[in-house]
Amino acid sequence: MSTSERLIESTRELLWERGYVGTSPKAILERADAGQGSMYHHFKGKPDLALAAIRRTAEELLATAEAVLTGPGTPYERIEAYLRRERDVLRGCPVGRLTMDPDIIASDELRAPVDETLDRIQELIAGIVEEGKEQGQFGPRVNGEEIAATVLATVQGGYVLARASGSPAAFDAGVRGLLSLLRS
Amino acid sequence: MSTSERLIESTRELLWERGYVGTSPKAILERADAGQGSMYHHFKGKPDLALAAIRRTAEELLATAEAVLTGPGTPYERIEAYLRRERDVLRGCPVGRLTMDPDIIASDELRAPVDETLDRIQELIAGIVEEGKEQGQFGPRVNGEEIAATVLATVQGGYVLARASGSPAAFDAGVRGLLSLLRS
DNA sequence: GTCTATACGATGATAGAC
DNA sequence: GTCTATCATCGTATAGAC
Repeated sequence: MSTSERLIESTRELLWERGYVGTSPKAILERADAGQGSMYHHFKGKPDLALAAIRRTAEELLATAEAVLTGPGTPYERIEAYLRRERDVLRGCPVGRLTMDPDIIASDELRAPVDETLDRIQELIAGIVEEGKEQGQFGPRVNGEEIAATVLATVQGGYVLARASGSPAAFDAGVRGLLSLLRS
Repeated sequence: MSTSERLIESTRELLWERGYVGTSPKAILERADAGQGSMYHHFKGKPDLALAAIRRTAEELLATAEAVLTGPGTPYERIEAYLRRERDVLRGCPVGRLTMDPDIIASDELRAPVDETLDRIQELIAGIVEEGKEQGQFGPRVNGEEIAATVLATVQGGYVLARASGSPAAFDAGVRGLLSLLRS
């Protein structure tokens, strides 16, 4: 792997583990086994490197979500597959966690990939819910966009509950609760 | 207000705005208009002061939630009141946001108030759901603890979606979606 | 492309005067 | 109780040699 690649990958890991504010160039360089000069040769600085890392993480997350949501099965089954897909729950969402970072929120450029990714997933889910409505699988009075927001929020909030308690149980409980409501 | 009080209040504000990692003693002292000596006289250091601040914020949040959840109305209405209660959505949850802070999660002492608060609110909601089941307001097949986790997760995740998009709209959409499911 | 040297403010804390 | 040194280390970046 090239030095530039190692820098991006190390940054992705650290952003996931410690967030933007908690990630220093020094820590990135150590993990990537690179020197100061390399980083400032390939990137303009910490924000520039972080942007590259965030973009890649966002793309990867969207691809994973798309794969599950556009897979086989009824609308309910596809949403269930999304909710139950394998996750490293205690690590949290590598994209969603960035929204708690003040420096990310303060920068439109750094926030953009986060916003776009979550928005795109929400649209996908909304479409699936509308599909399910037409098929009579969901009640006619539910709103696709709203349910999509609920589904996404349950996942993002599930990470919060799990990390608070130090156990994935709360995440799973939230998902089961939502699925029980979607079924009834 | 005493110096010690000002230190705690300033820390609470900064923890909410910037998290634990993003909050420096210097920033606290400036906001509290206090000197270095004062802080280290009243508290053992940054973690000790943060613990005092987090405990107070956690207590306050629990009191607010309890007030709404034990208020008047049917079970559904009380959960609706909790979900729709006035919030400064874009600021996020002062307690939940701490779960994204690596140093909070790494310390059982700092994490404890966060865990206990969310857990207590979840128990309250779970009891209300069970009450609603007995009254036939909710289907007999829903589980109180699971629905409580879903409610809490929708709120916590709603903050994430709102901050990602820079608008409270997604939070409100998630809440409306959940309420529509609870009604049907 | 990568390395070392250098810079300067911030971080988190201690010591001792008042 | 509060203030002002003082400290070692970290954070972020630039300059210039190789």
